[in-house]
Amino acid sequence: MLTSYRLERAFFALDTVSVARALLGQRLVRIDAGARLSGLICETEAYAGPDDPASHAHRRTHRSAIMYGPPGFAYVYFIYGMYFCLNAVTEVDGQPGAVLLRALLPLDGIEILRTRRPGVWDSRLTDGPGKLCTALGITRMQNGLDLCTSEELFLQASASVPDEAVVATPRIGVRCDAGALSRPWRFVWHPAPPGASPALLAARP
DNA sequence: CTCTCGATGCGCT
DNA sequence: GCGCATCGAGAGA
Repeated sequence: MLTSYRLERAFFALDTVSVARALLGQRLVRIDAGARLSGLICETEAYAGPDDPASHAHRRTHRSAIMYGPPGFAYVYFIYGMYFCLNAVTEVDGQPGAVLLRALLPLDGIEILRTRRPGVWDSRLTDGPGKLCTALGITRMQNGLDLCTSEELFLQASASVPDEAVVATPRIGVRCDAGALSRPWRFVWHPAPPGASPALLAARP
């Protein structure tokens, strides 16, 4: 495919909010036990540095240290006792930031995704940050992988997403950001499939 | 559809 | 010991 080149480090070396927007429509690829699982990124959130109270990089700790390192690396953390969340580290080395990948539109390996998320509709296989990690088999094993060189987790350039199809909102689930309204750093791609109902479009992808 | 709430482990102070 | 960048079940409307 002409546009399926891997995203290079320069893509991630920009300011975090720009990267979060630019990641919409790109393809996340997970090679898991030889199987290719992938999907188009349709929801992201930007988490900045020390000035962002909701960011793990608000403080530099052992866990958040990777956000201070070079861009293009995977930051996977464990949350609420049972879920993982996948981020891509942004900004130049020394400047902290990361983008949380919140939802995908499944492309490859949907049969395997169904076995990982039994009993849910296809449209719900990867429609949340914990869910997409479960479906793609992403755990702390993938923490620290270099997305620019890894053969098991990486990103490929894919769809071009026009601004008219993007909605920016405050971030979800963030309880410690008093200035949340001034940080509309969640980006949702609303692709409009032919014949989609208004109710479907109103729901989270 | 919406809202509430419990499960669950660990990073951090 | 507290609180969390979540999810799914269950209740109510």
